[in-house]
Amino acid sequence: MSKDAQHIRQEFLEGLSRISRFWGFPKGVGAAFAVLYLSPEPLSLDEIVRQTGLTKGAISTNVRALARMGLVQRTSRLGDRKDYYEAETDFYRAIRSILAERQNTEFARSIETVRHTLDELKAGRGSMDESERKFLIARVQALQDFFDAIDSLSRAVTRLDRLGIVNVQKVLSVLK
Amino acid sequence: MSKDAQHIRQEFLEGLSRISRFWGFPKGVGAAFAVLYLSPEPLSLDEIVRQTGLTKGAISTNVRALARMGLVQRTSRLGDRKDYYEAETDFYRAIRSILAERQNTEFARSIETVRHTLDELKAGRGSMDESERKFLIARVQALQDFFDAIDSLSRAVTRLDRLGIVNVQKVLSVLK
DNA sequence: TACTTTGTTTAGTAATTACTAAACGTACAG
DNA sequence: CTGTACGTTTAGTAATTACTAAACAAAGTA
Repeated sequence: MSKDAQHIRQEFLEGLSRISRFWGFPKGVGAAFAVLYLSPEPLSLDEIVRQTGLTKGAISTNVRALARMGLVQRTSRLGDRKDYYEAETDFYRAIRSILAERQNTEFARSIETVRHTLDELKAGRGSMDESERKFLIARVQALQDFFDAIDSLSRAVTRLDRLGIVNVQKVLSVLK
Repeated sequence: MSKDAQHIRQEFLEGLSRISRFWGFPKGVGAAFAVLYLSPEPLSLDEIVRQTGLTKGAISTNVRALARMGLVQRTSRLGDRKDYYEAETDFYRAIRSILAERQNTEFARSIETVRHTLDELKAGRGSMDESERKFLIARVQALQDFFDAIDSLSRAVTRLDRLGIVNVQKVLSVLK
C-alpha cells in the first residue's frame, strides 16, 4: 500500500477514535472499527492488532464490545481456526442493536433507582409534612415520566424495522 | 428535616449521580442537579455545597456545566450578592438545549475529520488503484451520510418547539 | 501424548478525569 | 481605602479507566 494511502487510513482511524470517545467508548473501539470498516473482507484479530498498533488483549476486548453492540460480526472460515471480523455497514441496524444493548444494562438499572425513590415517597416513608411530600412526589414523578418517554422512544426505534426506511423519512420530514 | 426524609433525598442524589455518569457527565453534575431539583426554591452555591458534601470549586464547575446545558438557571435576588440556581423542570426544553450545546462542540468537529478523509479520497490523493479508491469512497461516504442524518435529526429536535407536544406524541404513536 | 496456534483473562501500569484545598479576583459595605 | 463575602481558577491528588505484557485455556496437529 502506498505511503499516502496509508496516511489517509491513519487519519480516518484517528477520526473514528475521537468519535468513539465522544460517544463514551474507549478510543481503541473506534480504531478497531475503522480498520474493519475500511476493509472489503473480514480480518483476523492479528491483522487488526497490526493495523492499530494495540495489543492482542486490548483488541480482543474492544472487538468483543463491538460485536456485542452489533457493529461488527464475527465470522469464521472452514479449515481455519482464526476468527474473522467484519464491519456492519447498515448503521440503522447497528443503532437499533446498540439501543437494545443499553436498554438491558445500566440505563434500566439507573432508572430503577428513581422509581424506587418514588415508591418510597408514595408509601409515605420519610416523615415530612404533607406539602413537602406532595412537592417531592410531583417532581420525582415528572422525572420518572420523562425517563419512561425516553425508554419508549428507544423501544420504538428498536422496532423501526417494521416500517420501511421510506416511512421513517416521511416522519422526519414532518419535523423539518 | 427528619432523618429518613434525608435518607430518601440521599438515595435520589446517588441515583442521579449514577445516571449522570451513564450519560457521560461527572457524577457531581448529577448530585448538584438532584439537590436543585428537589428544592422548591433557588439555592445558593454554598447550600449546594452543604447538601452534596463536595467543595465549592467542584460545585462551581459542575453547576456552570449544568447552566450551559440549560438544565439549571442562574438567578439572583435584589440586595443579595449571592448567585442562586434552580432546576429546569421542562426536560424537553433541556434536551433541546443539550443537543444544541453538543452540536457546536466536539460532535461537529469529530464529523469534520470524516469529511476531511472523504475530501482527500475524492481529490484523488493517496496513490492507490482505482477499485480500492472506489471502495473506500463508498464506505466513507456512507458513514458521512449517516452522520449527516444524525445531525439533521438532532437539528429537527431542537426545532421541536414549533410543533406542540400533542403533535410530537402523534408522531411517536406512529412508531408504536 | 506433547506441540502450535489461536483467543481470553489477569495483574500491573499509564493516562485521563474529577476532585480538594487554597490562592486569587471582584464588588460591595463600612 | 480597607475589609468582607462571594465565585472562579489553579496546582496538586485521588480515583477511574484503558491499556500492556504475560500467563492461561482451548482446540487442533503431528
